[in-house]
Amino acid sequence: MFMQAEARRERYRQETRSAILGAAREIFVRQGFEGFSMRTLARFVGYSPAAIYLHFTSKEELFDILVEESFVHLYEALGILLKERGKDPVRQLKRGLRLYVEWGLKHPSEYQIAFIVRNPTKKPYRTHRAFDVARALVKLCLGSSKAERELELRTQALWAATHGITSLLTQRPSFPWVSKQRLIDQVIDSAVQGALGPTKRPRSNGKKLDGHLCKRNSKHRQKNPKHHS
Amino acid sequence: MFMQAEARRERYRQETRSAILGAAREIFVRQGFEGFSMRTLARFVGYSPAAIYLHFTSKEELFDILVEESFVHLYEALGILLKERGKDPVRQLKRGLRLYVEWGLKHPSEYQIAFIVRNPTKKPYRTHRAFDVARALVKLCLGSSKAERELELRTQALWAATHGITSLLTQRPSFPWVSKQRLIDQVIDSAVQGALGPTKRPRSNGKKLDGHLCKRNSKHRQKNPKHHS
DNA sequence: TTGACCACTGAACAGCGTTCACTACAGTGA
DNA sequence: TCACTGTAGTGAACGCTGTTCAGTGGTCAA
Repeated sequence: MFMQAEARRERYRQETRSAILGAAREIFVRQGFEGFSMRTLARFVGYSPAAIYLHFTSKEELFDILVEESFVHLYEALGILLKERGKDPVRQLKRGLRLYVEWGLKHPSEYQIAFIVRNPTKKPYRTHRAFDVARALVKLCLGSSKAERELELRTQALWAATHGITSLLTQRPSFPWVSKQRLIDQVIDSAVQGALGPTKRPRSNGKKLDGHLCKRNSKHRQKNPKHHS
Repeated sequence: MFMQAEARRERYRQETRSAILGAAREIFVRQGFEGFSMRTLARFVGYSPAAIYLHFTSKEELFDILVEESFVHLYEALGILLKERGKDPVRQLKRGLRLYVEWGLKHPSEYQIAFIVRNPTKKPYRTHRAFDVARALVKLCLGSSKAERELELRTQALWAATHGITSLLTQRPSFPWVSKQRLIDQVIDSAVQGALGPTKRPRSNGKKLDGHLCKRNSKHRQKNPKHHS
């Protein structure tokens, strides 16, 4: 008779909380990111706008939870990939990247929020888990011969290309794409081939570089390169 | 004494118009896309909010003009590239793509609006001019041997990868990028190499395909490929 | 029965994009 | 010089947004 009431209250709280989240997701899917507002959400679940704030501190927090929830499935799908050891790692890497793109196409609003709309100063979503899987797969492909920094560079480049096609396909569905699937393949194949290719030296500033990565590289850009190799 | 007044009025109109545009651009650069509002703009130029609407029909139209204006410089820079005939076309293509990325990094707010924030149902910006340059450069690299469709596919893939790195670098400047310049090079080099490489067949559905492009490809995706080559 | 706790609400605040009736003024023709 | 016209610009409003907060009604323990 003592904890029972509290437990019931807590259960009820969780229920309304997830009801709100569910409604938010539905509005989200139907109306897109732009068509979403705290007030329409409140109307949808039959509460006053203020009631939402008993469960979520802000619209932003609600978005975060929604997006993180959606990301979980991506992690899981990618995680399975990583565990299938026997297979060709290059094939696995490509499969992983395709999974990523397809996930983005399936959850355009979440993808938009996670990578695009969100204020970049805020803490990023836990995309790094997916990124970790990608890095691990790249390492599997390249062996341990490459330096960590080189591995990181290649993984980031892979991500960039994959994000590019995902972003364009979700944001501009009406563009006259030649063939979405062929395009995805083309982008991924090129990126993977490039990522697994030979190490290139940073573009020269006209001065000889030693074998290490050029630390000045990101600051001093060549403006008028005089000497080409 | 007749046209003079009207001409003066018109000149004055143009002046305030471009003053508003200038102020908008400044707010834009300083506060970013999110920090911009018609009311702050009005305050900035010393007018009432309503006055802005004597020159621009909506916030959206104002954005459009701003973005188009910014794009002009990109067109021009790319156009010059195309006219420099004697040079190595592959080198020119890479230079063009780098110009694109650098333009995006220099105008992050405009890039954000053009490719990201904007409602995709609305008419797109005249990015296609830049896209045309890219296609022409790809054609120059590949010769006339390839089919138009194949050319288009490769150009779109190039764009996707280049957009990807531009988008990520502008939207997530605080991500621990290994080296922005090396990364840009890596993405562009991979994408160009892939774009200029041999034609690949669309991934098989397990059935034999003839030599033509698979038209069913974009609709029927393989879910559980049984036969691997 | 009293008192504490709780989910929830109505009203408000400040800001947004946009509209519209209105004013003040410059230029024109008589 | 005076009345008329066209126009740049305004103030106030509308309906929307995210968010806050004092207040209300109900459930439960003592």
